[in-house]
Amino acid sequence: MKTTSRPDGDEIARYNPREMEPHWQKVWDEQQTFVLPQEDDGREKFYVLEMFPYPSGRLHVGHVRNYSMGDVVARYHRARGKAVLHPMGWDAFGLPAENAAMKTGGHPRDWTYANIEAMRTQLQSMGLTLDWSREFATCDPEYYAQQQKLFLDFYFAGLVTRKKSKVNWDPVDLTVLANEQVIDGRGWRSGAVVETKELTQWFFKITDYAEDLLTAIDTLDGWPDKVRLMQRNWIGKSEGMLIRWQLTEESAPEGMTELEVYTTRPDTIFGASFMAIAADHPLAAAAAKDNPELQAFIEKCRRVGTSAATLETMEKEGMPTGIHVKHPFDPDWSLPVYVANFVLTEYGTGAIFGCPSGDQRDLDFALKYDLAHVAVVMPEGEDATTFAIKDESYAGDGVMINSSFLDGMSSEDAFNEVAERLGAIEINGRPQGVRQTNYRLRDWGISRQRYWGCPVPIIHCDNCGEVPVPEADLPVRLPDEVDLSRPGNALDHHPTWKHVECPNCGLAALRETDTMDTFVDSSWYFARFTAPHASTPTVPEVANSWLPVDQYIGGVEHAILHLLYSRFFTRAMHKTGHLNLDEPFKGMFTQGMVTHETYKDDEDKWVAPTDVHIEVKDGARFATHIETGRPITIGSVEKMSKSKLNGIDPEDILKSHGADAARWFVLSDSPPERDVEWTAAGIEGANRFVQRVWRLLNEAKLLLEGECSEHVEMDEAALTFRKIVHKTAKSVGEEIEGLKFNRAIAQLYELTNAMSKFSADVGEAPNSARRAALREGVDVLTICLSPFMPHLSESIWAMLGKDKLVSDSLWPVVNESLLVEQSVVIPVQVNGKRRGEIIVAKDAANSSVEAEALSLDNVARMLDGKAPKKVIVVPNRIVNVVV
RNA sequence: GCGGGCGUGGCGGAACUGGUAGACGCGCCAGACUCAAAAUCUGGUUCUGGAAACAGAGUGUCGGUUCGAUUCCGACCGCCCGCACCA
Repeated sequence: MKTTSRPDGDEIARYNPREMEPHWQKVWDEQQTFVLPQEDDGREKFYVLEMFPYPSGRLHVGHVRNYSMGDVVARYHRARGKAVLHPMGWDAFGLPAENAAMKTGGHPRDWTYANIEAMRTQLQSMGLTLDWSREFATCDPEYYAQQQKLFLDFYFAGLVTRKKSKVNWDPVDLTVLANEQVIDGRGWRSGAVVETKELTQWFFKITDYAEDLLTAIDTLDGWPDKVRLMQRNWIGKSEGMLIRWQLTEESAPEGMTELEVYTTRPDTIFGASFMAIAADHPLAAAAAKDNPELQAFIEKCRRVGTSAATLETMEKEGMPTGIHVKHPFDPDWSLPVYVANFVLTEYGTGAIFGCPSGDQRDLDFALKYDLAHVAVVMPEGEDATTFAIKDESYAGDGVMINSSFLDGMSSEDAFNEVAERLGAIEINGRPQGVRQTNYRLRDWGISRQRYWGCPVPIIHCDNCGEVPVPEADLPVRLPDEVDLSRPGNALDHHPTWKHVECPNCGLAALRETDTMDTFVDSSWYFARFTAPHASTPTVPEVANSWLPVDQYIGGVEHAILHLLYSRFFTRAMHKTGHLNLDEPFKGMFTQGMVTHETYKDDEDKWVAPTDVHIEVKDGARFATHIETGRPITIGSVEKMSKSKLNGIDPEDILKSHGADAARWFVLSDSPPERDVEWTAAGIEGANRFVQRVWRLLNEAKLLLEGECSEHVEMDEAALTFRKIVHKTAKSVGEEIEGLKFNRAIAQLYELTNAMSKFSADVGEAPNSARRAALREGVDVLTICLSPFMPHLSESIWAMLGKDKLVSDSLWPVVNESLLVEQSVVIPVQVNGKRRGEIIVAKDAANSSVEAEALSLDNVARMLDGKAPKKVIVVPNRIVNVVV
């Protein structure tokens, strides 16, 4: 059937998103469609949140994907009759604003707010269901004032502490560097060799909650397993022992008598061959006093930086200190103490005993420095007389060997035996060894020596010490005038800002010049959205009525830190009376990245996709530069990045193809948790579908002019179509609830295909039963499409003559009786290989199914007259004949 | 280094709790419409052999469990992400 023109000969006008999308956005805005009523109207509440963006100034395709997902969820739950909270704000403090200000001479605030304006406009053009009346930026004084209140409440609750920690220090720019700003051991801007420096810093005592944060992970069943596992590993609980090793008298530096180590494997104590301490361990400093060579080595270790990844991937090196320790179970056995660059100061005691046979790193170290490596744990089933460790360690459990009184025990028994014996030995008035539970998790250092962040509301007074800023004096505002051109901390060298009177004694005092980590800002914004303009951090009864967030969506890169900090913050806010729950996010979803092909020209320089022309010849793709016509090499598909120029600007897409096509495309094909590759063909395909649906439903409308009957069952074609319609309504809803957007979209394609065919049937024989089925299908398709393509759906809804918005319409009611099938198609296998299929009544008796299967020509031929060895019948599923 | 993930046609992917591998989309091929093209519509499309019926192979590699494995187990290979001051 021809479907491109109307019966009266007029072409159906193409759908024009450039015209219709702004129109519907205006209608939603005017009708305040997505603004939540102030009063609780009794509807079930649902809180959808996407991680708020950093206002870089331009929307990224990753944002488009993230917010499209959230919006589908939000629109779906609205259609389910719920009151949906779907807010948006800006994670607006942070380094890029300062960097931009330094580069251009402007002010971080101006740069940030201008970016927010630009990005809000871009976001609004996506047609999201956001309630903009709740918008805020974390750099708004109204927001950070509340954050300072929270800081002080945490302070009074004993959740804040001040202690020393190490930072990367740039001696030229006089600034602390982030790990990503340290490139090959040098500062990114100055190029100076980076030093490790100790600073006194503010910390939140997240370790107080280590055990609770760990055990509560079990309750987070709306989170991806991989995120839960990553959090568990990050907290890193281990059961081990603290063991104190006595220094030999002749080697001990003055005033020192012992070395305390933490180990999770006390059972391997007889396999110890050396002790390793971190470069800044006190014993290392003492040993280096008269040892310039060791001093130089310690210096070298200090220059590596603070990044764990760097520390652990670099060449493992050590140097003997000349100090020796005595083995606890053999006074004649002494072991050398090394300074080693792979021992982390901040974990355990900053010292370990090396057991080369049980740890690959220790073994590599022992082989390098020619130290002993005796096997002490043997896997079950090996022979003790021949088992040895050569260049591969064995870290598993097993049977103890070469271990004196532990020989023959299991690792677990040996652990207990050592714990018991060392617990019974007293040195310096304390047991030599005690059991200790350790966590890898460290306290959260929140101090930043930067201007563009939330000031820590503390005053330092020579008389009174640390004085919290009184609540009446909050917020501690950032000074408007700032000189970022000088090296160092701009707040610290501001001429007046830090000089204040002590609120306690009135004498001259100094403000804290540290500002807070931007992770603090993002650790409670989800709670603030529930009462964004309140004069307290939260309005507890309102916050408690909305929280936890029902569905949180964001990048997997935040799977550990941001989520863990938010979980801590929620507990701390519970303790200080701002909330009455512990877990902020009931449902969590981590989306994949958006990737794109990379291109390089004949000079090996990166080329942006917009400058590349691609042609297909004989199935192969060739690329040339649009301007120069020179050849381009098509490279691998990678995460969009500035350096590789393979990013796509969503604004171009939104302007050319429209928001609906962009939303549809980023959600089709790839499962949302996986990476999606942006392709020109993909967005064009989405665009075609927009046009196809518009055309199809316009034609359908013409077919619907006439009488409709409710007696759809009278007509075979109508009934078949109705079944598909109801099946789609049901499964699209289920797929959205499970966040399987790609599968929902596949279902919608199938319904569209079915409707094309059925429209032809209606055109040929337009009886009233068919018209009724088509009318129902048209409504269902439009509503089911509306979470994905809201503008198009509104346009169709209006074209159909509906009197309200599709955004205010309810999800179709599924007629379950239409979903029950009377017969099933069952594949028949012979020896696990499909040889045919049979159609049988649903829930038919196994014996009749078996008989039916065996009578198939194909099966009979394979049997060759013999009886089958076995026939497996899985009801309604499969038959397998074993020959 | 440690931790986490991923691997299925030409491409993106689907396959619920171990039960028809390749839904749906893109691309490609053929046909219809057209003077022609675009757009649109219809049909086909895992690979090999065959006109077809059909047969064989097939979910990164090797091995195991099972009547039956993309799915479970073991070993390996490749790619990607996080590692505490980027957000």
